[in-house]
Amino acid sequence: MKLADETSYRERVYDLVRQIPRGRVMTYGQIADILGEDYTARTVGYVMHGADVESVPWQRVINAQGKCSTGKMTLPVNLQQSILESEGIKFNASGKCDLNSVLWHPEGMQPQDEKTPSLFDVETR
DNA sequence: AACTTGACGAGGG
DNA sequence: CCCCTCGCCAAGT
Repeated sequence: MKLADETSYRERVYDLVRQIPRGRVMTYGQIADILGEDYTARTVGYVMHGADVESVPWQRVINAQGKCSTGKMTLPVNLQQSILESEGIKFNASGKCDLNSVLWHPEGMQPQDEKTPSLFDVETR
């Protein structure tokens, strides 16, 4: 007898997403890179659309451009950004957030920017 | 079993 | 900065 594998292809993505703290986000490509092997940004996105909104903080996963990709498909256009803003993340007029400060990395993968180069490219477009 | 779709990403124009 | 093309791979038809 086999119930759903908690370690199925999809579950590995959900499990990682569940670890993202409030006020932080991860990108699809980053998740794919961490899980490695057969994961790509595209498949992670595909898996995410089937996520259980009750148990997975789906809103904390955005695209590499710092914007919310959820638009008019399964969810209201501005819902994701609204939730993230209520968690303390700031978005500029073009709908982008500062990935340099809100992007979260799993333990042991903190990139060290000793120079902290790029600050904002917050151009109000 | 083949073809199409999709919460993406990087590169080029 | 906007638009297009290609690569990527699981799932649905």
